Amino acid sequence: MSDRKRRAARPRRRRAYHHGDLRRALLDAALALIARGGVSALTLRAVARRAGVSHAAPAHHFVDLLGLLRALADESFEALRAHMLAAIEGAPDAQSALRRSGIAYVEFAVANPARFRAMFHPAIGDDAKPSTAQAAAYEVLLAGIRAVYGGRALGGHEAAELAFSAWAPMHGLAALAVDRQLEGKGLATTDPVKLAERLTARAQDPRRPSC
Amino acid sequence: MSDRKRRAARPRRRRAYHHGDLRRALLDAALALIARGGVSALTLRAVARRAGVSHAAPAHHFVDLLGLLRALADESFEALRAHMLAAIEGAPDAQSALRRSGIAYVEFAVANPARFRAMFHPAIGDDAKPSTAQAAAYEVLLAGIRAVYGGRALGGHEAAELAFSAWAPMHGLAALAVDRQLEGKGLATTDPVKLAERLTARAQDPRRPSC
DNA sequence: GCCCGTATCTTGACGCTGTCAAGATCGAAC
DNA sequence: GTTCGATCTTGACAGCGTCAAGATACGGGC
Repeated sequence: MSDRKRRAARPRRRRAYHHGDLRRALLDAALALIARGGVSALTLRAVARRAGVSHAAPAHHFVDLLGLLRALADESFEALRAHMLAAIEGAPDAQSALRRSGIAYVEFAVANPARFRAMFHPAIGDDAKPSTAQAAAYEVLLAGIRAVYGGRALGGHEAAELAFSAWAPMHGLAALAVDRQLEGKGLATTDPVKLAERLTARAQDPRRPSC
Repeated sequence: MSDRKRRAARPRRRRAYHHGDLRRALLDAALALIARGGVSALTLRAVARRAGVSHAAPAHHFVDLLGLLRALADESFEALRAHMLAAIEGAPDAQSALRRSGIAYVEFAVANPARFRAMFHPAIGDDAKPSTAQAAAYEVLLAGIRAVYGGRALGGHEAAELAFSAWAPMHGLAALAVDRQLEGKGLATTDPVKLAERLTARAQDPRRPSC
């Protein structure tokens, strides 16, 4: 782990007893596995098979199946953060930047349903403290909120509550979409991104209906 | 299944080769198991042990582990529907009835996190069509929406979209709460029900801030 | 140049799981 | 009273996570 760079620099020799960057290879294998079969297809032994190593090798890098899941969630939170930041780029104002980040949130979930599920997997939530990657992603949202309300001074609690009032609808839409709850409900479109756009549009619209 | 009534009427004999109402006993065992250890603790063998039958007995009632999960989800959707209907009872008007049903939704999720997770488990969502219990619960929401907009004629698509714009925030809040995402985020209160009340209050309030 | 400690990976074993096939037992219908 | 279907048990199999022990490779110290 500390010597990853050293190892990676060395030319890849196949059939090596020492892999070179097995941790990375295992993570890639895990991503491929959950993309194909969902989180329930994530198996230490399957990951090992796919990476071409013995069944106990992954334990040396992730300790546990939970450890692997954690690493996967971490990486996904970083990817989500990057996707949201990219979406914000070039927004005309703070309000639409916040809106774009919300839509990007749903986009990410729909494009990577298994990763999204891994990120909010019960076993992950049971961890004592959220990972730094997770906190960093939340910070993007908080910054967006503060930018919108830039004029007024926001108490910390107030900012957090506003953040959740923006997060909850997008997370709900993403979760419902990922769990296939949009289908067969009489919607004109079941495209979650379109729905996210309309949901956030209504929030921006000064003459919104009511709910 | 078709003869449950007949069986249940017969006095409970212990030590019977035929259990009497094993399906019910297995469901209760399953509920106890997920309440204690989450959905991941749900095991056909553990359920059988808890009900005092052989390890293969559950398969005769639920076919699969997935079948057991489906039955659990179904029962939970019915329980959710009942809880929402009870919350609506005696509401002064349609708008506050809708609001109460949303708060009840979050209440149910927080009170029964494992059941909530079972209801939206990936394997359940992959089913071709939603169960009737699930559809019935959704119908409560739809009826609430139609009552609020009772004056205007609502297109089917329109009603569904309004339903989702009410469902998404509540589902998001419930999911975030159940997955322990409210903690450590700087909120004044991490009580999901209180947050639901404030979120829905803002929606009702004519002079809402913005987002 | 060699050796040794440590990180890395393999092998083998254990108990747990879901699932299947085959057999035993019960209830009821005939 | 017999037979038949529903219900439950027993036994087996492969796959799983995890642990302990051993094999291998790499780099630093000499």
